[in-house]
Amino acid sequence: MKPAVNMADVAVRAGVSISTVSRALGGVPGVSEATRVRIRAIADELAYVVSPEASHLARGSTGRVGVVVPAIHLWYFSSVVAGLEAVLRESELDLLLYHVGGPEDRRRFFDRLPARRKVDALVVVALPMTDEQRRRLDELGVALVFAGATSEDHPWVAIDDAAAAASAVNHLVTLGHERIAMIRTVEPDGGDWQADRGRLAGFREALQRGGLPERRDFVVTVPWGPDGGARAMDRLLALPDPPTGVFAYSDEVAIGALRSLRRARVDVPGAVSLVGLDDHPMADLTDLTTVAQFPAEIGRRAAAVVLRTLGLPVPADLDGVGVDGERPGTTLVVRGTTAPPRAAGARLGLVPSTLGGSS
Amino acid sequence: MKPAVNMADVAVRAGVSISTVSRALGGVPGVSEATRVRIRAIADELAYVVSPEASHLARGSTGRVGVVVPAIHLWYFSSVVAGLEAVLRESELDLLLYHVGGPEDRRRFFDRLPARRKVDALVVVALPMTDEQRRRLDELGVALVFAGATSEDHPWVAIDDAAAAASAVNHLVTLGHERIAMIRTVEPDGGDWQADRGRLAGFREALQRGGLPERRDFVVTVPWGPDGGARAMDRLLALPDPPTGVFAYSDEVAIGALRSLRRARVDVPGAVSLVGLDDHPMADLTDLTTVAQFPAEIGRRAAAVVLRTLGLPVPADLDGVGVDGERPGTTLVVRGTTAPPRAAGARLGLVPSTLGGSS
DNA sequence: ACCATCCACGCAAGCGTTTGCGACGAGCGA
DNA sequence: TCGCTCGTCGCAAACGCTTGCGTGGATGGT
Repeated sequence: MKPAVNMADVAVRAGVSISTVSRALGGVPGVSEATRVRIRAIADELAYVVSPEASHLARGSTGRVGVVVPAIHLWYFSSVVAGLEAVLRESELDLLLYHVGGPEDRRRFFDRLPARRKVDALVVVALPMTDEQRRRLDELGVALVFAGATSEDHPWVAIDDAAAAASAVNHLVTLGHERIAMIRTVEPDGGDWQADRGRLAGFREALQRGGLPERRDFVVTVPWGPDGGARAMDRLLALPDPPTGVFAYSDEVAIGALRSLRRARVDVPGAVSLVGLDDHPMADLTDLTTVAQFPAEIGRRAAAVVLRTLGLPVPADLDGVGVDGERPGTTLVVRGTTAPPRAAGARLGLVPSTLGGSS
Repeated sequence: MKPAVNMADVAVRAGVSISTVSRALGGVPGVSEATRVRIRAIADELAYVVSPEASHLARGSTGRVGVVVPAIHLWYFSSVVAGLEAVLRESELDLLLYHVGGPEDRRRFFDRLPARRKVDALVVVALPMTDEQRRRLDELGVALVFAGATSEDHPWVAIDDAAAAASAVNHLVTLGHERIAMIRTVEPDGGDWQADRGRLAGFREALQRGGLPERRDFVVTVPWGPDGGARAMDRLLALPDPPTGVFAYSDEVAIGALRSLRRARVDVPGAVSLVGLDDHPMADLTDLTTVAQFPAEIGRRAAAVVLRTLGLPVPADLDGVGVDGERPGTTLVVRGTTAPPRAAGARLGLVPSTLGGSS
């Protein structure tokens, strides 16, 4: 089964020593160009590839980088991973994927540190962590890079959540909305979701700048996801004086909210304007106004930081990516779910029943 | 930085030889229980973990399985990967992710076989391949498992695309539709997308069983994705006698089609019924009738097959998963986009507001 | 034509584990 | 009490590659 052809075979075939083969194939100086070419040819012919295990053992590095995500199948994370993979692959680095979901997973992960000795660097994507866990990561003895979250003592790549949220909310303010709510999300099992804190801060900041009061009942917190968004919107609609503008933590939450609005036959954006954050593909499809972020780009930049940290060459188009903190931009995408509020005094407007979209 | 504590350190500390430490930690017989416990304690105390590189070098296996996907960030693939990761992790196997996108990527992948010597097994997820490429994979010298596609000479896990499609189309037939179309998808760069062929076959089969003629203009082929779906539906609507029932290759295509229908103000399901395939989260949100498949489960089973092939213990809940060909089931999920066609003779029904063909 | 340089290359010592085999002591039966 | 069998453990040889150091030959200068 296994080809079982190793460097020695190539060496014999080429009539040189193993060292020379190693140097020739490894691109290390100390071999004449002629020999190098010849050896390469023979290696090709024999379909030989160096054993990474042996090579890494001798060299001391693994050629792999670990990526830790709290969920694999969600748009944001899978996009970050895609971005990472693309640039890591160009640098011949392999990507080891770790899914660390709930708190139980996290406990296990930080307890056993399964990535130990298996990777040269670890990219941690938006994983809620305690300070102690952060410290524990240092014991991995590998380069650490955070994506989708900031860090004090490690390089990171993350959008400015506060600014992104503020730009969403400010859009509503500018349209003339005065009763603006936010749908927050929490991890059901209580992890510290950094992005949520930042977006809440941005929401508040935008309200303040707009000279609007902050109402406690206009901040509802639900579990992440469309269902959460739907429930949150139900709660908001049940208020005696519902908001006319709503900012949702993310598009997937917003879309749930949209479903509630449709079911309640509330006119969007006539009676209620809705803004999300992400620019999830679904946002385009549902004509949702949102603040776009670009997770694939976050992944690419995080990978660039990894390369730089490891002292590897960084692809030209990613050059100049900082090491201490990268802030990819976000942009407001205005679509059909936002509009100026109804004339003052108007309350919830109902849609003529036929036009109710789905259900 | 690096702890640099190896087996020798543990051995010294325990006053035994390296061999004994290896055996104790590796769970190999030949060490008294007392020594084993003592060594384990010391290893823990020293926060020692065996070097995978060295271990694998000596042992001959890598403890890793490669996963090749044509796209990382799409729902189907990321879900399969999630399923794979979950069970592989339980078995202490690491998951190496390879993205092989367009034909250029494929050429490179099969040419260089980057996974060579790096994994014990390779799971190939729905990757279009030529026969020669399939053969080339054998040269990897590792266990091969296909997911989301069948294979003649390797274990595989895949739904019965024909049956799934047939159940979707049959649903339309049963509702009384007689003019039924299908939206197919092709890879723009011409890869052999096995699922598409299967679903087309299922479509035809169901028509035949229903005694319905097959019309060439009722099979439109577009690039995968919502945009493709939208364009396909535009083409269908432009026909002199449009179909009353449409089966889309997948939910994401169907959702694009739905957008076209809405824009053209065609009543759904009044004038046109639409069925997708996948049960993508978006399907629920858009109230789309569909045939559900469960990619995470496909991933789990594929992982089980890997384990079995590798001679590793298979988790109890995945026991009994066959080795030669696994067919996870699919189920029809009826939602709001399908209904009986209008009374005979009725043509395209327009939603009250505006007239208009395709937008 | 001679000597100093430099370049190509080979030697061998690791890198950290696993594992077959041999050795040694303890426990047992006779 | 003596020998024999088991069970525990150590020795040393791989596993396949990298790399510092040393050597021989070709090269250049004079």
